[in-house]
Amino acid sequence: MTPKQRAGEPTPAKKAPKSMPYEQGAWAHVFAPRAAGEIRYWLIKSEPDVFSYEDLEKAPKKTTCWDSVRNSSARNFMRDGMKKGDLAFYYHSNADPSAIVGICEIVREGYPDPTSWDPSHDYFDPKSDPDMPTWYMVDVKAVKAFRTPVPLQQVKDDPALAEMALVKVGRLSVVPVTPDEWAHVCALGGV
DNA sequence: GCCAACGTTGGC
DNA sequence: GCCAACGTTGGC
Repeated sequence: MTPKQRAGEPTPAKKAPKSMPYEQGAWAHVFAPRAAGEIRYWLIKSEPDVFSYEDLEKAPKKTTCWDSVRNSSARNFMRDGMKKGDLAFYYHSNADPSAIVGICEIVREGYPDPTSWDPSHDYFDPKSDPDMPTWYMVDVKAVKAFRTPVPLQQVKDDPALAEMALVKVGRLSVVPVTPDEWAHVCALGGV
């Protein structure tokens, strides 16, 4: 399934839904067709106590599957937005301080998350069926740690980053990053 | 630990 | 379809 394509602006006659999924509103463009060779940018969050950027660097092939995401907007970004070769910031949430700490690459595109139909798993979802999976994941590989982590406060204080989805939408664990934001944050991080 | 900002659920 | 109750994320 692909996300509904939104041709142009919402019809004025139709009242906008109370809560429009992010992927159909301001960030619909991240699902649009790409120019040849175009790379898109993302940000993924993980609590360092659970799985840190260092853990990713130490993992076999520096790669892991990004499983257990149980939010439909985050799922759609992974399933329908991310393509192999895309890059993502690695963000430590619930950390001291919470910060963007490194870069990883999408090395496998969206595929069903088997933890969702494993009854012994913490994030088991009885409504997810292997024949019609509800939840998807991607594989990510560590590329480069920031020389200087960029704390959330620094992002919030920087006018160039005021529109980052990270600050505009607090609780979403997978969000898009614009090319300008990407370049700016990379410079701050010393990479 | 508190709570704001959501998303989801379920009664009606 | 509405909306109140509840659950989750994650900053502080």
